[in-house]
Amino acid sequence: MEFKEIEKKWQKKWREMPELYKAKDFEGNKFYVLNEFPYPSGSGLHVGHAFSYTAGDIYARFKRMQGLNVMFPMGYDAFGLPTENHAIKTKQKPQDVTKKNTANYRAEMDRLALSFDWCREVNTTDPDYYKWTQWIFIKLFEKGLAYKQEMPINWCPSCKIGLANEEVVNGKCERCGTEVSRRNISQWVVKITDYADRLIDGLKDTHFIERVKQVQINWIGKSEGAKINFKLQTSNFNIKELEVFTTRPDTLYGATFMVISPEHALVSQLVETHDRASLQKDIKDYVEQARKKSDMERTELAKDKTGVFSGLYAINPVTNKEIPIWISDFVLASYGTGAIMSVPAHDERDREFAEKYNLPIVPVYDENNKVINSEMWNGLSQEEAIKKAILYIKEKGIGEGTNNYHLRDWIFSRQHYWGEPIPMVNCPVCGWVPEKEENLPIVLPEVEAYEPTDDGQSPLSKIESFVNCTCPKCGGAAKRETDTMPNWAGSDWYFLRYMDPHNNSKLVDFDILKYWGPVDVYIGGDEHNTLHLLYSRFIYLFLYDLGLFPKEQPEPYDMRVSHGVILGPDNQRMSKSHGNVIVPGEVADKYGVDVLRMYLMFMGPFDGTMAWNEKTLMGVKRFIDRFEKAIVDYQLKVASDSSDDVKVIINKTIAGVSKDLNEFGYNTAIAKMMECMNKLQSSNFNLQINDIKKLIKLMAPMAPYLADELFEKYNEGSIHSQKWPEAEEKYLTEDEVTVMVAVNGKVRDQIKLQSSMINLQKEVVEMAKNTEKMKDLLANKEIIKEIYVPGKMVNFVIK
RNA sequence: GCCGCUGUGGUGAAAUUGGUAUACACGUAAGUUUUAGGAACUUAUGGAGCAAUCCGUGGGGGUUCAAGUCCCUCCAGCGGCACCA
Repeated sequence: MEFKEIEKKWQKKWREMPELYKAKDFEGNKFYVLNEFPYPSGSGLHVGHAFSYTAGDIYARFKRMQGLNVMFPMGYDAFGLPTENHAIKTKQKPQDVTKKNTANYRAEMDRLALSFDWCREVNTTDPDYYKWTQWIFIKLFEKGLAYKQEMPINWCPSCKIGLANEEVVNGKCERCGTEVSRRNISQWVVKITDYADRLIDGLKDTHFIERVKQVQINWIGKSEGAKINFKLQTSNFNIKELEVFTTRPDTLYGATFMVISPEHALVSQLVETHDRASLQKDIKDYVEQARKKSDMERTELAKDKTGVFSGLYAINPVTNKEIPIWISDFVLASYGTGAIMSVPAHDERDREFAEKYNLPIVPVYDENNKVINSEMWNGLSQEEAIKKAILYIKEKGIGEGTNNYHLRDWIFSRQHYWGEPIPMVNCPVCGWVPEKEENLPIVLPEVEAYEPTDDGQSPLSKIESFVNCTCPKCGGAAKRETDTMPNWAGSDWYFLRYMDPHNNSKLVDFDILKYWGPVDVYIGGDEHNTLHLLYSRFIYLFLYDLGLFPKEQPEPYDMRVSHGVILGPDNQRMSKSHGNVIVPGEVADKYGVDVLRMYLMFMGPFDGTMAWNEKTLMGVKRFIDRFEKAIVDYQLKVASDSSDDVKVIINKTIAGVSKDLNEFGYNTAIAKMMECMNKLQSSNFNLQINDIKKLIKLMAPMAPYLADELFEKYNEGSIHSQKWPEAEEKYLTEDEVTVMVAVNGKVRDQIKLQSSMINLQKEVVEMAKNTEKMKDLLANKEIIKEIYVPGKMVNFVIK
């Protein structure tokens, strides 16, 4: 049969077996395989999806055949800008666009024979789903982890819309390329920084690959140090002292000036009240300039430091000297306190600044790294001095040891239509009040126009019936929040909902989570190792702290695996503009799904970057054709008995393939199948029924259509519910082993011996010494040493 | 600059605890068959040499009977972060 008929036939049959891929709560040993769910775009599945999902599918099928109760679910992360824009452009409802796209995705995924349990499908745009996304937000608010704040956001003046950081590429709007500016908008912010330490420490409880752990740790960017207060020398301002963060409190004696960022609160007070007119103008100009600079310019101009003297002084708390306060944009308002103590002797940036503006430089370490010029700490090492310094500032009440993080709080508001409404109500009497739980979900109203508004407000703000509501607390007239949530909100916790997708009273049942959690393997792309994975872990930790989850499950994902990237045939990233896009559906049309799947897995190591190569694909196709023909031949002339040689080949293959599949070594697993078939075919063996079945089973996870087609003959039901073959230990070692014989580490000869002999060192060495070749080589030579590695090698060290 | 990763044939890549380097596949060459089509099959294929043999895992050094694998150092490439105090 043609592959197309085979595919059609089995798709139909599988559909008629609803139990085949079903994950059943509480039945046996569970295994949870998770692939990142897709954003259902209009262009359908791309090769990256096919690659990553096939990998997950093989793993799920493999574990299922090994007798585990596998959950392998799929859903859609469907809120977001692309759908909204497409809907606006084509004058459709985003709801309808989503429906169309998800239906298309589903059909394509079925064709790829992905063994998802569709009973557990979730969709982030489904009100029954986002009810719980909103519920999580309310919990965050109740615990003080969500607050509203005026914050500068990225504003695209052309699209007239606020952009998320990830929507800004090189300072420009991702969609239209217009330079992004800053705008202050009142926004919901989530305090992820409260969990910074937990997000680092929790990694210890996981088996993420090291690279992923590192990326997360770097992203959080923890620095240990101290906060220190410097008193201002004047008392003309509300602000009486400057607080700084430093990782080097031990260099306090070398702090000869201070620098504050142009956005610092002290600067605005200065501009208003400064008594020296000329200085005031300089400051105003400088602050104005800094504001105009985009983030990009600020970093591009990083090489050349600029600044202006504030006219103010602070007191160094240990030297009691007056030190000048400068204003410069090399100090970031968003990190630490927006103010630093400058130690030009021991910080490159401070030195650069000091040299440019002729500020004093006082070293506090000598060439042996011992403290100098620091009275009470002189002679100490850096480590000791830091300890002493922290104790000292605490004792004197001028500061304390503390940590700082790169991680910032999470801006949670989007001024778009196509997202989860934030379930908050602004009451003139009560302030911000969360919607009552029984009123959830706050459903996104279907409206005529989705276009963003001129003033940067969500289109929802124009819908009076949505905006006007009553306060859940006092019952008075109030206004609903019209911002929606970011994409991440729905994808933070979807893996929990798969476990219990139809629960109306809870996000997820405790006992069900206890059974299914944590996710055993999470397969995803490197691009999600920071934001998505971090946000998701944060939300899990937060819900865990609410006592909703079992104590023994402090982390949501046990293992994280990064899939690789597939480049176009030209070794470039696939993109429409390069014209190098490979569409998986077209490949499947041409060669069949099994060929596509196996080729994707054979291309290279699972996490590698690989270029599409049609020739290699042909090689895989050849193999699959050869495999099919071979099995059909074997089935026609079944052997009643088979040699140990055959048993050894097959059992070694079983052991090797099982091990490789378990470690995502798909490329080598396939190579082992090829090697096995090469060996069997070159010797013209006939196989027994059981061995034929085993071979088909080994192929089943990778080539599900062909495998079921070949297995149909036996009338035992689908191969995908069969038991994975076990390697028989006695066939894993051959009767005869080859031992290499080397002289001075160079292999010169080999001997064959019965495997029962491998531990008889004396005899083996004697044998090795007395082969024709070795006799020659060792004649008249003095053997200094004889080394025998059982079953592998004999090495003679001679003079 | 900092952190992480990777350097193996013409190409994609394999190599338990250090123990036959280049499995598997592509490409190439010769042959078989003659197929209307992306062909199929067989054999060969790291380099040098007639050969014995020698040389070969980015460069240099080291540990070891033995190094692709461990240590030091340098070089190149990839990814992430980046004026983070």
